[in-house]
Amino acid sequence: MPTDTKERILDSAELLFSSQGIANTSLRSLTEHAQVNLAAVNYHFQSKDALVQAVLFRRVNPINQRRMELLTALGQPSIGQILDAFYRPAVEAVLAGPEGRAVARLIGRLYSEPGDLLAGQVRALMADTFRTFAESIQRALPGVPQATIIWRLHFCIGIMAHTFGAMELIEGMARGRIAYDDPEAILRQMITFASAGLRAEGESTCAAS
Amino acid sequence: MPTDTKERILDSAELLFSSQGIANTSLRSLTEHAQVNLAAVNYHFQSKDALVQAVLFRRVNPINQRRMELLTALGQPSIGQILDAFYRPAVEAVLAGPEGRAVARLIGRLYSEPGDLLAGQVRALMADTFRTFAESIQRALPGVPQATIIWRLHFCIGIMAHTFGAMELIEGMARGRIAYDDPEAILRQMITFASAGLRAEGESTCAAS
DNA sequence: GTCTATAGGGTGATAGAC
DNA sequence: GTCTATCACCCTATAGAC
Repeated sequence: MPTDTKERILDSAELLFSSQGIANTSLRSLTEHAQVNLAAVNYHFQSKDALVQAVLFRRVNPINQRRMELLTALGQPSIGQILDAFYRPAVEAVLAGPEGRAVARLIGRLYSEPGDLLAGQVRALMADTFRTFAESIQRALPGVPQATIIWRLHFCIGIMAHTFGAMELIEGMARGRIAYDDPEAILRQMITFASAGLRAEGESTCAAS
Repeated sequence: MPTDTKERILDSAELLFSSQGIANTSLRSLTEHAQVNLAAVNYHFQSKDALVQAVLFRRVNPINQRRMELLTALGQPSIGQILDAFYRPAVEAVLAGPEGRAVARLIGRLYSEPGDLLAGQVRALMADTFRTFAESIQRALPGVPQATIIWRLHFCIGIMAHTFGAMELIEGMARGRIAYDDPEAILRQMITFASAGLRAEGESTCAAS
């Protein structure tokens, strides 16, 4: 339960933006949901765009910081360890509390949200993390061309973004055969798949690791 | 250059929905772009929601039909062949003509667009294709549990959705080191990565295919 | 810091002439 | 089939009282 106005606005914005989309969420419905006055949004944040940015930063910055901590704590990491450092902070943020689903959708839609304004923000938000992890993977896989590393790291991000952004669709299509109730199991599925993908040989035959 | 009103509306809707988002695109800006009268949208389609559905179906149904054709043409397909049948029709739709980017973003955002209305449509649109490909992969990988197959097929979709939905972001972050100018090369990257991921062993060690 | 009130404009949908 | 005109409503942002 949030206490002050600013936090209540952020929490409601996160929930509504992620479930209905940003453009579909009016400041009126937002302030009604947060039980604050309409003008409070424009007082605490300057505009709706700035509010979007604040919602994003609050969740994604700590995740990226944790990713860096985990990665630098490893000396000469394996591919599996690098992926664990990348995925785990995000999966755990999704775990934490009942607002997890909203955070998941927020992260899941981060990369493909339309609009030039947001695209620039996301790029700035992710650039450092992306570069650091790309370099780490390159060191672990010295034989793989740089362009291939870049494509494959984007594929790893795509796996996560889709797992987080299409939860309802995935659950619905699975008809109970898979579920989101065990985050550690999902993490394991993601790492196993992405790990093999990153280490793939060009002609998709199997070689010694 | 489209000739009749209905097609002009669909083309403009595809372009604007995919570049600005659905909620952010007003029927007024749409009809202005299409050079048709505002009332024409409600005459040819009944509502904005129905227009969204029409835009989706026009592009995705032929792709899914082609996927089925390619898959059934293969007898006992390998994982690489199954993935080619799944990815190629979508990648080639992105290739065809200058509207390719709009189609790509449309497909890329399909799975994570907010709103219950759309989610149900997407599920209905993809259910048959998903089930058929899941069964085909299961036959090619008899030792892998069903739940794992389902997760991994979703990961394969995530790879494609992110590659199509985050083009600007990916190009921007790559700073020229990768590009979208060679669709066959992208297809190869996707298939190589996803193929290794699908065939991964639980403990991410390497086994004979 | 938080409120009310309102400015100024955009929205999807439709009725009815041609 | 295509137009104009319009309805009824929602939107963000801000000025100014408390």
